Amino acid sequence: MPETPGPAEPSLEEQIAAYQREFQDLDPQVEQVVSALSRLNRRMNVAYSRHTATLGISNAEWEVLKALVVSGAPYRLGPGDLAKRLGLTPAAMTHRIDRMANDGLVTRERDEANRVRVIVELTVEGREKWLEAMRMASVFEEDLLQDLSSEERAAFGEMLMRVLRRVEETQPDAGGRLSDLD
Amino acid sequence: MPETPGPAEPSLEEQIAAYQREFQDLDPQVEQVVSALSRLNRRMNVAYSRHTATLGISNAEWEVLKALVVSGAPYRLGPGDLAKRLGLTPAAMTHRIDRMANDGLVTRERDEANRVRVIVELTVEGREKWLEAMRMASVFEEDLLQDLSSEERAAFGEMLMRVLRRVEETQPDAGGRLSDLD
DNA sequence: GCTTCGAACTTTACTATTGAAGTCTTCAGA
DNA sequence: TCTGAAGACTTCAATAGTAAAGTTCGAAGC
Repeated sequence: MPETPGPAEPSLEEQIAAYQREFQDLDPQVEQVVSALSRLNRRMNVAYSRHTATLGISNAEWEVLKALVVSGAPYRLGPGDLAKRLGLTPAAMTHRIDRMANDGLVTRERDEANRVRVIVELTVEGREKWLEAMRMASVFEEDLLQDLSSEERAAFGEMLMRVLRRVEETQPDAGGRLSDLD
Repeated sequence: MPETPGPAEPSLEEQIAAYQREFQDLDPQVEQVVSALSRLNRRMNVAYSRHTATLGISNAEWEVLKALVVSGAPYRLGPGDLAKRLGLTPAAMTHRIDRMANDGLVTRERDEANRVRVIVELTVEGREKWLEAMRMASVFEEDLLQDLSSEERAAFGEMLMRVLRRVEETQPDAGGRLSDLD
């Protein structure tokens, strides 16, 4: 039997202990919260990727579908708006829309009222993909919080919102690139 | 004055309301938790990027520094181990190490005891970069949780750990790619 | 009514990551 | 010892992202 199959990812406890060893004035409580947040998010994204992969789309495409659905009927947004919402450059958005239009998830057409603008619209197929992804996600998310009572979920959500508010107040943001959509 | 400066990112409340409108059997409480988690993580990564940028490194490079520091003295790991820990392919790791060795953050040498292996070792400069990044991060993180009392932080961390444990139990993971390190 | 400015998107060049194929080393069996 | 298989990285071709330059259209002055 293999003693250690190779140094895999250290546990959160090990990781925090290592940071404390290397950096004295670290608040272990703060670090535990932050590290758990980050690792949890990573695990969740891996799970979402599995979901979307079974539908033949990528997480990146799912994000675009989500943004369009959230915008509400008639599910239309310009590439620039989409880019802002997803935290991408306009150039990246252009390419992503290329691919998605190619796959029939959205249509792209010029806005005849103002021909500088472009309108990206969700197709029926795109909406159905979103719905299937959403179904899988909601089952997964419900399972995720299974060990928290309803009261705990409420307290958890409330604290998350408080921290989120704090970061949005203190970080002007300036249209941040990076990372995944909610 | 501009009525709306352009549809920016919708607030979490708006977003959740939109999901409920489009997808009836969605638990708003669950969705609030999940969306807040995801958005918070995004904001945090934007902030970390600002920190690392001022040090002249990227978040990607910082992740490698963190993994090496967490491994403890003498701060050595193989490219394969690093790739596992960061959730990257070995190929990506090869390139990342190229760049970092070029920048003097790590050294790369063949393991003379087993010449198939390669040893990546943190340099003094790399360790200092890590330390500076860590200082900035710890200030930011302390500020992030400012609105939570010590009791709340403990409860928050405990719930995060419970959810994390849940996802790690139910998702076999199989060495997930994707996303950022803790 | 030109002309210039700015906005919205696209194009281009470059960088980072992936998956698959390739290389080199070690180890176990014939 | 030779040979074959497996492991650890690297190389290669293709994909997706960024930053900056380029296009095109609309609007505001002169």
